[in-house]
Formats: sequence, structure tokens, C-alpha cells
Amino acid sequence: MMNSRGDTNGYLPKHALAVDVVLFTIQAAQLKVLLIKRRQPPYQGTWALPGGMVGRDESVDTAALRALQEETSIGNVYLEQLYTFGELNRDPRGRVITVAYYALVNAEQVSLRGSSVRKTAAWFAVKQLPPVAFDHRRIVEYALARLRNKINYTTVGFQLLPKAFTLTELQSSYEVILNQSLDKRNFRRKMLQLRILARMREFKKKGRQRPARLYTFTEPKVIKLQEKGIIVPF
Amino acid sequence: MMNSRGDTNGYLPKHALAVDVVLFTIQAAQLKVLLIKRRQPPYQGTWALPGGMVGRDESVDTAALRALQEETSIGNVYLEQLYTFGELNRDPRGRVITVAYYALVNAEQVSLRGSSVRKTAAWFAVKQLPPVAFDHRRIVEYALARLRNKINYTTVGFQLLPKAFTLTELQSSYEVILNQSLDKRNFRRKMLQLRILARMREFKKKGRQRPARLYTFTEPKVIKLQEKGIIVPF
DNA sequence: ACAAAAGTGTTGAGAGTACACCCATGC
DNA sequence: GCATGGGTGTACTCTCAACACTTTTGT
Repeated sequence: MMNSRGDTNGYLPKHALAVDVVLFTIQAAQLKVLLIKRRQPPYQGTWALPGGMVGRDESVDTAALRALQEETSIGNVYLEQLYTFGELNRDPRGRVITVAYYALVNAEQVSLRGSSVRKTAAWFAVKQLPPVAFDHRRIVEYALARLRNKINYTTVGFQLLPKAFTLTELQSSYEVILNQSLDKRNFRRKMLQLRILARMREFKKKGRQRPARLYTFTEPKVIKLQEKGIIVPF
Repeated sequence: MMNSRGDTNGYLPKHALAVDVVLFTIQAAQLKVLLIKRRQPPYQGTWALPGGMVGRDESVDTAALRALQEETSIGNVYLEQLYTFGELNRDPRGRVITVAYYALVNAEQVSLRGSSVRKTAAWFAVKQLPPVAFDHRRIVEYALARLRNKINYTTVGFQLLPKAFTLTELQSSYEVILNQSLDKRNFRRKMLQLRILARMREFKKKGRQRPARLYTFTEPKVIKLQEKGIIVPF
């Protein structure tokens, strides 16, 4: 019999606790997610989110970071807890509760540890996900909704870009995430008047067009904009 | 050695999993939280959030609801998952991970099961919390931030009111949550133009002033407003 | 008649939206 | 000189924000 915290009369149920991470990046003007091909049952041979069990002596956040680093080599990542999925039958092996996270990286800063014999990791466009294991599809949807929402009033979106970027690249990342096109002049005005970007001396020369001015994000980390936000939703 | 989901080589760490619920209500023009006086160590005699361990055969959401119903008698509650706190040393007894929730009730619809010998439950103004057990202070702060944010673009706030309410009561609940006063005319115009409220025939007569028109919330449940929101933040 | 809360409009400022052409470069 | 993406300004609309007086009731 168990009534409230700690009042367990000697019986304390324990649970398998997992973490799953939706790692987003932008490649080839598409929003992509990292998936791992499972080598063990259940769902053997099916793609799944990077994840793992939470160890006895690590925090849940640490476990999420570790899961990511087992599949990729990345230094700084923006990692944020999403939601905990605690239904009874989400894992065919039995009761497993998972704490889902999402993470954002610049495609250039990450390399997959795909050489391992035991695992295969690959990027998939969010719009064209293969069949995925467990309830991972739902988790990806959830993460995407959060990301779409959050780039409107925070600067998380900058995590997907390299340190120096052009305004066109920035706009393109917003368009890919929101899945809609934005007005170039309005976007630029809005971004510049937020006083978040520093104009660099350098230009980006790519190809035979006019070089584009490079900018950097001046804030030390992700900031929450107390104003009306960056891009107006919907 | 443990690498990724299910790849545990026979060793699978299991964890004690708790739920904690921040139950908000409005009483005497104050935002209040329900706390329970602990009867067992650790933190014996200290106030704590209602909560409990997640059982083997219940979902995490169910456990949160159950924790609430052990302390109060309430029917429908708005209950939403907040965040999972998974640090190593948040509980002096050892590793306990907690999934925090927040809930909103109308003060008239809830009655405390305080008659039990073993427990004492009481409402405390959020502004004047007593010392609380574990990291529960942080959880309350987190819940408050979420609530403040959410009433700006959803209708969760309506959960704190009875079915029929006056516009003044509605405004007052917003003011209490946001901890700031709002302009009466602007508030009413904004609320009415959302087309969410139905004007009732009845009036509320309280005392010797002019009677106030009663309204009901027309939507079946909480809705997310895709527009600019209800009250503009900050 | 007075105390108390209910109810009601207008104006100015700022932000959002829509929209089209010239510029700098490489080939 | 031309193809390619880079870069720029203005006018209209709409929402937000500030602000004060009249109405209805009970005593």
C-alpha cells in the first residue's frame, strides 16, 4: 500500500527510465532529424531516436547528453527537456518511461560516429521520416511543435547556424522550420531592430553573386525576448 | 555497460519515480497553492507538495491525478505536466526522480480531505510560502512561470473560476496570477472580441452595488488561441 | 443622496504586412 | 552583359495603451 511520498510501507516500485533525443539540424535547406538503426529487438532494423537508459549515478540531463555523444561528436549543444512519456504500454518489453529532449546543432559542428559496426546513424528530413520505433514519431512531432513555437520568441534558432552567418541563411532557417516563406525586407528589419546581431567586417563570397554581409549573434547564449517575439506565429 | 535503448547487457538500472503536483486556486483575491504537512522523515513536519510514488501499473499522469485525489475531493481538474526533475541529489533518501505537474481548480469545487489523522492539507498564498521540503520551492516557481505564460495565449485561466462568472471576477483572476493590474476597458474589449464568452441572462447580485452580468466559457475545454493571445505579456 | 462596483469609446503610437526595384559580383 | 542572389523604403492597417465619466443598485 502506498499513499504519498515515501509512505510506502516497505514496497517501493522502481522503473526503467529512458531518455530520447530529437536532434535537429539544417542540411540542404531541409530540417533534419538524427535517427539510429536499431540492432536489437524489439524493432530490430527500425530507425529510432538516439537514446538510452538513465544510469544509476547520472542525472537525467546527463543521460540525454551522453546518448547524443554516443552517436555524434559534438561539443556545445543546445539541449532542452521536452516532455516525459509515461504511458503503460509504450514499450513492448514492459514498462519503460522516457524523458524526451530536443537538441539543435549546426550541421558543420557535428559528425556522426557512423563507423561503428554496431550502429548506423543518419539524418532524415522531418517531412519524410521513415517508419520509426516505439512512439518516436509522436516525440518528433512534439519536438517540432515546440521548436516552431519557440523560435518565435526566443533565439534558439541561432543554434542551427554557424557562428557567422548571412541574413539570408538566417531567414532560410526560419523558413525551413516554420515551413513557410517570409518576406525578406520585413524579416531583415525585424531581426536588425532586435539589436541581437553584430555586423561583421567580413563578407561571404559564394559563387558569382554579390557577397553577403556576415553577422554574429551578440548574446552569450539563447535569450528569451520579452517583446512581441521574432516572427509572428501563424 | 550500457549503450543505447535496451542494449543493457543484462544490467538495467531502475529508479524510484515520484510525481508532485502544484495545485493552484484563487481565494480571497490571492493565488494559492495546496501544501501537505509531512508526517514522515525526511522533512518531517515540513510542508510539501501533494505527490507520491508512481506505481507499477499506472501511467505517470494517473499517478499525478491519484496524488491529487488523495488530498482533495475534486472531479474534473485541469492537470498538465510541467517538467521532470532528474538531478542526483534532490532527495536525501537517495535517487528519486520526480515528474512535476500543475493543476488548476475553482476554489468552490474542491474540498480538502483534511480530516484524516495522518495528514494536514492547507492553502498558502504563493507570495508567502512557508519553508517547503525538497526542491519544491523551485517546482512552485516553475509552475507559476508556466501559468503566467500560458494564460496569455490559452484559456487555462478559466479553470480557476466557477462556470458562471462576472467579467470583474475574470479580470481579477488575471491580475492575481500576473501580479499586476490591468485596464478594465481594454480587458473587457479583448475578452469579448475573442468570442469565447457567452453572456448569460442572469446577473450576480452581491451587496448593494449594481448587479454584474454573468458569463460562461463557451468552449468545451481549454483552447489555444492562435491569435495574438489574451493579454499581452509584459 | 450617497456609496460601491458595473459598464462604456476614443485617440495616438507603434508594429505588422504587402509590395518592386537597383546593386555588386563572377563568369 | 548577363545571371545570381544581396540589399533597400514606403504606405496602409490593425492592435495596443492610455485615459474618465455615467449607470444601477442597496441602504
